[in-house]
Amino acid sequence: MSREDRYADTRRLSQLLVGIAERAKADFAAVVEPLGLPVHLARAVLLLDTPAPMRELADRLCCDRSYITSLADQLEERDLIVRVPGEDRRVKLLSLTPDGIALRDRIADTVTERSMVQVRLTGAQRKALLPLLEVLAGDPDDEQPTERRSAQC
Amino acid sequence: MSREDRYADTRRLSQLLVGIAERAKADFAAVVEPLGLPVHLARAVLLLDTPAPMRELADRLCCDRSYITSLADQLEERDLIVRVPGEDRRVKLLSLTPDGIALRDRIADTVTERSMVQVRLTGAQRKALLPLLEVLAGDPDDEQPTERRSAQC
DNA sequence: TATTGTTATACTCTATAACTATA
DNA sequence: TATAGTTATAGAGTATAACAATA
Repeated sequence: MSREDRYADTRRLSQLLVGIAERAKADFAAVVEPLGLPVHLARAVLLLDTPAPMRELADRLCCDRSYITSLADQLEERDLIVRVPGEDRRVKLLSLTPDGIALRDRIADTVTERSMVQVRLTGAQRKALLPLLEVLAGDPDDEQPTERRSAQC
Repeated sequence: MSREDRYADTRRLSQLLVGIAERAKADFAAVVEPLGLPVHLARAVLLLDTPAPMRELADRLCCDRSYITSLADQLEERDLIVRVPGEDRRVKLLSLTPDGIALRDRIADTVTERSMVQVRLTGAQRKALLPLLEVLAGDPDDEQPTERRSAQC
């Protein structure tokens, strides 16, 4: 197989991958919007499986601490979280309220139910896909050490 | 297999998919940034394989016509495109200059060479992945007719 | 001194609305 | 009347810098 042919395959696969991910993002937004929740708030809610310091959320969402402050304000206004003081008194933990937990569960269930992975693929196909995606995602611990990428941002 | 187990599989696959796509986007940005080209300009350049009306570019990039005007201005400033009048005198075609063509080829080659699909997967793995992604992406023409989604925006 | 969260502010990307010229 | 592109303007999302409290 020529270099050009391999390249064409790679391009096709890359396009599919990006298209699928964009579609997944749009589907997520479509689930979450009728609940009156902007996408970035919904993502934060899903991450708060367990109460987490704001700093940690910033790391996981790959954004600035100051932005987390504004997310937290918005989530608090909607009574989805409360700020609870951490042991280290500089730290505040974001903790889901009962309303927040209910909403998180609802979002997680709905997103999963409607996921293309769930809807379009058979069990066998899911099973075949998993190892391929794992190779593609790469073992996060065996990257070529490019000195950047200490955190995934 | 229980519903919960299927859900767990689906979530894992979805996370991998999204993670891979985000990584691909970051890699694209990393290729393009040293060339002094913002990501959205680079995407436009790649789409201009053949001269295209601004309206068509708006459709393909899923954005407003006014935004294309500003992209075109920036590309013209960098001597990567020219606006050429269309047959219908309302229309302007965006056409790559020789510099633009050279840059487009360079971007396309570099992105492909460094693509995770190219680097991490064997030929056999790429071959196995293709049909799965095609199912997942879905035949664009056999969606459940949700009346929206006439164009993919 | 370094770190957590906050505030005020500014920037980037993108859309909306009103406009011109053509059809 | 409807469409292509343009202009001016506004909004959403996010970052930067300076700051207070705590370590």
